[in-house]
Amino acid sequence: MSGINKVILVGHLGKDPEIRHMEGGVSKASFPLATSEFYTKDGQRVEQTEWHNIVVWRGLADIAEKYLHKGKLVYVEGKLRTRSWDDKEGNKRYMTEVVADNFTMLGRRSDHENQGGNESYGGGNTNRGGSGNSRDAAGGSEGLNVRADDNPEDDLPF
Amino acid sequence: MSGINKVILVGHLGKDPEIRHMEGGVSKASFPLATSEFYTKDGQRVEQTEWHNIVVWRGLADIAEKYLHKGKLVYVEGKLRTRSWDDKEGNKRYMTEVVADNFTMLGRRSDHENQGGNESYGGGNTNRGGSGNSRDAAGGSEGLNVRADDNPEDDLPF
Amino acid sequence: MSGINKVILVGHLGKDPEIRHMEGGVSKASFPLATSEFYTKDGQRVEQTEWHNIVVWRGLADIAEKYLHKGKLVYVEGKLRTRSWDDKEGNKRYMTEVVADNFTMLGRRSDHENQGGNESYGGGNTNRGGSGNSRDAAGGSEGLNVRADDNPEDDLPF
Amino acid sequence: MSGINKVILVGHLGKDPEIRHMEGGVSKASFPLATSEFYTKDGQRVEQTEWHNIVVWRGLADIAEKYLHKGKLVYVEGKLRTRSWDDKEGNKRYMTEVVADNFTMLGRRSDHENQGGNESYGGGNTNRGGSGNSRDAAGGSEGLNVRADDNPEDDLPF
DNA sequence: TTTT
DNA sequence: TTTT
Repeated sequence: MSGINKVILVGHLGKDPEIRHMEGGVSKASFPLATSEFYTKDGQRVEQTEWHNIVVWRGLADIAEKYLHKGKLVYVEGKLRTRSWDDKEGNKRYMTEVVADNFTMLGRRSDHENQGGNESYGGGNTNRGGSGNSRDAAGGSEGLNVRADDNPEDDLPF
Repeated sequence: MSGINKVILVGHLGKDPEIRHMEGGVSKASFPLATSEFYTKDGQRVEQTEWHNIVVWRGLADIAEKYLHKGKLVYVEGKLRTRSWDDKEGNKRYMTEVVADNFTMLGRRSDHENQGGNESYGGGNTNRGGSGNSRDAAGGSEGLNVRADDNPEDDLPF
Repeated sequence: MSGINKVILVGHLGKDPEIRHMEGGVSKASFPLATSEFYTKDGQRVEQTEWHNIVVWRGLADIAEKYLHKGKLVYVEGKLRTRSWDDKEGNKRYMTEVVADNFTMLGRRSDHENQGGNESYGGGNTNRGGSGNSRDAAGGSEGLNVRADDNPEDDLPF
Repeated sequence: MSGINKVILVGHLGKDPEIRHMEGGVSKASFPLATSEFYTKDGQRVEQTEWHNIVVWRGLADIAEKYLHKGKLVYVEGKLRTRSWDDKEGNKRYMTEVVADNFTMLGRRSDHENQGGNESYGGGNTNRGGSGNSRDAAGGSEGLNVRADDNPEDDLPF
């Protein structure tokens, strides 16, 4: 039976996304994301940071490369994927990633606006969400929300 | 700034989905979904049921009509949408719905298999999720998982 | 069978929380929260804002009153609850709320620090989350994360 | 700033939970959970299963040991936690787990009822959720929903 | 190692 | 109006 495998994170990028162009022209971006919590132990405030490996494919990868930068606050939604391989000592190694299918920039507009210049984000998106005037995913000059399933043609909101 | 508006439900359908074909050929399905919790009060087990109005658009609506039936257990993911209007007494009225963009049937296969007959679900889905062999959303004879953004052509997994 | 009824929102408060002290000494805070999305229609960027009624009970209500203010960006996790009543015209009226059991302030520290002065948040929280040094929920001078289930005594992190 | 680190899974246990009693009397249960998706490739239905390491602490661990068994369908909510260590070859090794703070049994009652006998689950839970008659988490003879934050005394719903 |  |  089908199951559910969903991850929701809000955190800051530890580095700029690193992009790779795979065979077949598929793009893959990856970056570390930190989620911190604070608790109090013996009267001291303690921060505990968890690091996540985020992976983004295809059109989303290109958007990630362009708009997500080190230090930015971002909401990420995706699924867990654990890869395994045998290392040269013959040990089974595991690496768990969050394959993002949706992300949204949070924080001040000035934190994530298009440094390069123009602001004409938002392209020829077609309406898919409802009765003629709603939409599921959108990109704008403040708040950038993009999804893995979006069709490259009408998706790249820029 | 963009925000996040996400609802995750697991519950049973109170009725079969009701489908309407809107102007423009858009389909809309709607059904009530019950989520129950149990707690103990004064030594008695008490059930508290919450009812949700679920709305599904377009291709997903057709899938909902075909596969979701009264009593079935389903995972629903969507967003809150509150509509308002003035009633004939001039009062502002509100109605909150969950606009689903993804659902998955849970429970036994016998609970949700295609009563009508053939099992040849799973169509010409193209790969969109990754490096050539993963996929985000899938439909199959057990476990039906569908999404609002899917392209009707490669989406209807049947 | 038990179900799941979960709401996840990230948005801005439309007003300061309004607090009420119920019979029995229970506190209840409520406030409107806006989640916006942007989409492009006919070449124009359009914002669509959804308003949610957030309700917070008990110790969390007091924290909400103290730290959440109009305009602040907040992550809210909770459940849907629809109340109904008959209005004076005899119509059935419905009102859907999000009963929060967890919230976290997002955004700049300067956006939500204790204006009054001291920073001695984080009180006698006991460790509940793990092997002796982790915690599920925490409050701090940046990033305030609180939960409904927390015991008032060790919960009010201030 | 505080972040969000949330995982939501629905899947089947691959094994019975394994329980360990740590120093200090803290219990820890762990088990593998499978989440499957189906997609169609070259006309063939393909199943892709992801395995997750679930960890449960304290009172929840004892409940998990008692009620969660191999093959059962369960909803799990928790957070990601990656542990690292150096192996004997001096390589950095990583292991990512989902630390559950909430789970709910799904599926038929017959799938998860108390095989041993009595049904007197539901204990002296106190009301914590609201205005005097609601509750956030509950356990019952059908539908078992438990949370990490619950006080052991009123939590063990059995 | 689950489930269908 | 569901489910157990």
